[in-house]
Amino acid sequence: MQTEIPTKDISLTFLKGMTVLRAFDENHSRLTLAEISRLTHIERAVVRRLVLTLVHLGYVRKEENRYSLTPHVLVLGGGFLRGNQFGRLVQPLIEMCARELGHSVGLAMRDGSEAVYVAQSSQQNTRYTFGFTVGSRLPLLSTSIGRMLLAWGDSQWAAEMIRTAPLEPLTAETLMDRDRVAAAVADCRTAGASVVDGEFEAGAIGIAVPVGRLGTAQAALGLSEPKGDLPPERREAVIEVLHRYAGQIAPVLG
Amino acid sequence: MQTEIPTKDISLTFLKGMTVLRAFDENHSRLTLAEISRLTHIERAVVRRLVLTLVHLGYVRKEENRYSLTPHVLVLGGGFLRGNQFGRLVQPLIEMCARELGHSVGLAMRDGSEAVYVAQSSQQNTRYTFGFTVGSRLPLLSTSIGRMLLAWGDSQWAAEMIRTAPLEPLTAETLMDRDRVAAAVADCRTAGASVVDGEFEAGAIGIAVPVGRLGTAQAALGLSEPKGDLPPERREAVIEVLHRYAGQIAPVLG
DNA sequence: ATTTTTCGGTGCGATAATCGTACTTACCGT
DNA sequence: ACGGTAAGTACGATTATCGCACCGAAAAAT
Repeated sequence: MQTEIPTKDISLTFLKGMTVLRAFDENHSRLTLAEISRLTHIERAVVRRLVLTLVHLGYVRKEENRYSLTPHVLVLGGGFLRGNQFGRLVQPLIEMCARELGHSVGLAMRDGSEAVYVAQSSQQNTRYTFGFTVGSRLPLLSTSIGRMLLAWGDSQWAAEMIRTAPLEPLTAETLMDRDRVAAAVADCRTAGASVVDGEFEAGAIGIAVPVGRLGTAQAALGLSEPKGDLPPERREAVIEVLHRYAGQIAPVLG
Repeated sequence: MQTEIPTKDISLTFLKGMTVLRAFDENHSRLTLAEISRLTHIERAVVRRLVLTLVHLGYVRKEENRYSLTPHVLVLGGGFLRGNQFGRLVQPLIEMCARELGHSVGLAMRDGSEAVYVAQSSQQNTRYTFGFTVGSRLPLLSTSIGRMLLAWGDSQWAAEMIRTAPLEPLTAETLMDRDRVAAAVADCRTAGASVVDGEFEAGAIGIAVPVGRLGTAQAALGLSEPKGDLPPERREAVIEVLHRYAGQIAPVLG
């Protein structure tokens, strides 16, 4: 806690509380107080108070001596989703798009140095599922949606992200040279679409298009399927459909 | 703030911070500091610090002098969804169920004195959409899903909820007598399914079935459609399909 | 144009909430 | 029985937090 954050404008206790809440993720869904303390580097006695506060508010449940999130945490995201008319306006468009394509499609927005899924629609004939949900995070540099966000978003931010965003060798094919990533992003910008082959998940192809105007786009619409389901000759048609729906989604997001 | 909460086990600052975060909902998506202060009954100077903390963490964005949620809040719910294998196991089942029925279906769990949507799948031929999203909340007493949760959940909790949960005249047909609600819940228990006609949204019928074992169920699977799309003779078939999928979802939720 | 209201930001002293340490109890597996 | 780990408790020190009051700016009303 020796990082100098001005206590004037920031509430340290609240900061720690949110850190505790974030300690619960896919790999850590059932935690003891001591585990949370280790994960967050916050004093155990303090963690206890913060967790009990979360229990009091209904965000966390205690079972035995482990704690886990309750569905109540979804309410927090619900404020965002309904405030932006996702349920009423965006979701139906995504559904129609998925139906027309016969593939699962997802809508993601930039979130710091990553992208986050904000809406998603599955199709039953999807061969295998990646397990993405609303709230899933994607790397900006190694996914089609991420690169599209970079290509169509604020260019200064994009340059910054290409320089600093997390970059891990997720597969053997992941582009690990940031200059080459920059080139790929530039290609996306000229093409108006992004195709990424096996860099995020081996054997999977991602296709994404921008949602919004060049230079200010905050979202991207895309899909991800096993290579065999997206042969090269199909991709143009897929992109065309995605573009059409992206055009309808853009005005809703403002 | 004169409600006596033991400061021993509860962090008041964190409590207030979460209250501020919750101030953003569908009706209040863009708020000024003063508005938040009024909504939460928290000192404006304090609200400012808490909101700035949220901005610092990326959950809230400032534009002009209004604040609004960012997609980052979805990450909080993502921890719950992926921790419980929703993306991989539950969502596909819901999709298949929706596909088989030709109706939008949703899965909800109990959350205090309400129910909260945890998964949802639309179908394009849905006549009109209710605008529900993951994180949407439903009253326990006036919806089919809510009553099913009461009927199949812990009976002591159910009795308590029937006595105290919010009860508002959402439509002209909403049952406003808690005793009659109790009777309706009892009917749901004997029937193993819940059908609610126009009590939540005028002209809409809700059908729900339990997910889990009698007495301990935490979730319910259901759908809601305009009356014309669910004529009485169809309902038995719908319930049968819902039951079948509920049986598959139950073991996943543990 | 002038007044009134509303809002955001700042400073500071008082207070009470928060923190951290240490001790105790309990549980588990060896 | 014994180490290891975890939860709960107590309490004194400190410091983060609170609340108020003030200021300037902007907006709304007159």
